[in-house]
Amino acid sequence: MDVANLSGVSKSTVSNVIRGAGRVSDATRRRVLDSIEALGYRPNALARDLVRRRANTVGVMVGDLANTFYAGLVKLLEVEASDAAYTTMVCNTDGELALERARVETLLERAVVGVVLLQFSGDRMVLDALRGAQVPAVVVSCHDERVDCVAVDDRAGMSAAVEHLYDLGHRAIAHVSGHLVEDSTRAARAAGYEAAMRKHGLPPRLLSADDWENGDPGAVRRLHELVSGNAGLTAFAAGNDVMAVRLIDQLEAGGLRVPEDVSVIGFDGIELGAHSRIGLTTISQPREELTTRGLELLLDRVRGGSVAAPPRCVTLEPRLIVRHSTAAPRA
Amino acid sequence: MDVANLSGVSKSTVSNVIRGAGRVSDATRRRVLDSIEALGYRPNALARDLVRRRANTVGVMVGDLANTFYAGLVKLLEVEASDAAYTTMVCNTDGELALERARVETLLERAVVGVVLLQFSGDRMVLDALRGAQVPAVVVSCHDERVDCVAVDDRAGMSAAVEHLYDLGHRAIAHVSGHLVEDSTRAARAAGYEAAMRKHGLPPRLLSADDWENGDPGAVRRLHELVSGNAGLTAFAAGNDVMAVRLIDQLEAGGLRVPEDVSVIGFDGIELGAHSRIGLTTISQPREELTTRGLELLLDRVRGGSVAAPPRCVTLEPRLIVRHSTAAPRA
DNA sequence: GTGAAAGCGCTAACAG
DNA sequence: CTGTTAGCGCTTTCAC
Repeated sequence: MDVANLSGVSKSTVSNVIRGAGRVSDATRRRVLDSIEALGYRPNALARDLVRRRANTVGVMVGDLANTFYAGLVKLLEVEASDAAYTTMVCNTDGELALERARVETLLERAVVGVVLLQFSGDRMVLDALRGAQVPAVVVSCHDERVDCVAVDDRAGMSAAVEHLYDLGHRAIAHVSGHLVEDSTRAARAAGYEAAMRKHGLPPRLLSADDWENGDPGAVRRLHELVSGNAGLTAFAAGNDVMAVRLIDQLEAGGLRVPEDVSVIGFDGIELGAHSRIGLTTISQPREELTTRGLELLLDRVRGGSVAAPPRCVTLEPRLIVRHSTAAPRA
Repeated sequence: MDVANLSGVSKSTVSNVIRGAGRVSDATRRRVLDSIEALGYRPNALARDLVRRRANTVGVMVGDLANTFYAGLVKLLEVEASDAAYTTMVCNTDGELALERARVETLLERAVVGVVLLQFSGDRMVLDALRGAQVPAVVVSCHDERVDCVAVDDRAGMSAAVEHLYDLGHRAIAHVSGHLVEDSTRAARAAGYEAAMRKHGLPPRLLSADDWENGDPGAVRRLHELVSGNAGLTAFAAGNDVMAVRLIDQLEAGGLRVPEDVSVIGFDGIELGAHSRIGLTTISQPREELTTRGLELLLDRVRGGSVAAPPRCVTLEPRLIVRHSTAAPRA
């Protein structure tokens, strides 16, 4: 350590002033600080982390960073983690299990202190790997009883969406979901939809968006058929905002107008939904609260070393935002 | 190393099989691999990186991860870097110089092999720090002669935007920019706008979007005034798509219709622009080519160790995508 | 208040 | 083909 020589002290003293640990006389500290400045010395985080046996980095696993809802969460996480003196390592899984496993492995090799799972597949091996390495994890924005998690009450949220539609006078309401929504979340939202439909004695109709997401040319026609044909659908409760927005696209491509001919409601509350041209009615999630509480749970375990304590679960309430993609059905 | 004991070989042999280096007999390799499997051994990347004196991680600096254009770039970078066996460390700078400097410092302490700068401020200190640490950098999506960079020809792109408007019959065309566009890019696009206007002998009009971005209640009125008042603007060439989309919002909030009353063209080619409700005419950037070429330049230096070689610059051509936010001005 | 010594878990020559 | 030997740059007791 060159700084040590220049300031005429030992490595340990330099280390002490850098870490603000131990007692160092003001005079010595000054000298060391000056040497650091003069030499443009930059501590080596790799060496520090090796001896500490952990990098102060938190891993963030996200299914699709291109989904603006998740990009927003990642950004918040990066900022908040950084405020807590942690760096962030973002991994995109593209919703593929193999990638998810590989990325977790990478994070573990790098000795992250903890990992935040956005859009977690629920895979057991991933959880076991984490637990085996004593690395705490928190699932944010979807539920999992095996780990700490903070999420919105998806079930209640989707029920509220249906109630909103019902109150408007809709009876033939379909639920649209697909691979864009992570499994457990999809199930919870579907359950919320079905419960609300059942409550009103209405038959549930579940649709998958995957065909038109893939650009299937017949999709537009089939969608139109669903509305104008025997099914006579008058409203769609989509699994998330991205799907809702694309659904509107497809519907209008088929000559249907939203909300005049058919209503659409989303879930998440992405910014774009607020655009006047879109005006998406939606069930909004409190993003900042999700990330703040999530990081809180994680860092709590990191600092407390209580990796083994039973999982805690924070459930937040989503909020209905009425805009102009929903209206009373035509007479 | 426990794996060494179990398989009855030395640490180095284990290291050799893991790295696939040196010659190891098949029998030995088998045994080692089995032990690794049995013990659930996971190599410690921190230790490896320490002795190699570099983490095989590339740093990515981004101004605003919530901007879908950049989120898309980051995702592509993460995937491509990962394919090349590098992990990614994403840093959000919020466009603040102090944060940018601090984040680069962090990346340097972690001994990243290189850094990709999206939305680079152009700050000299940042560049010096990088150069001083012998860490190569590449600027992606904006220009900087001091570093490797790959970007679209912003000047030509914006000129093309103006030409498109001109061909449609517009003469009173304003350029709208603001803090959402990073400095050097903003300058290049503004220059392209001015050049095209001058070419046709038209007076340039530069507007800042910052007032209505901040939710200034008077902005809508002022905007309306610009169109219906003496200025008589009939078209806006926005600095990027996000601004264009918000501009449409503001315009319509003031009772103006796009494109009937006024035309708007964007820049970037974000996905949302393709939505039928938005239909934004824009100058599109080839995202995948930006990231692929950018990473190529970076890894080239990383592998070649040619940190000092003169900067290379790749300029890509943007492409006009005509949708329905532009039309001929009213008679 | 400060220093000496012993590693963290791995790689990279260099011997054998 | 495999083992031995030095560290990488830092933290952390434990003496002084």
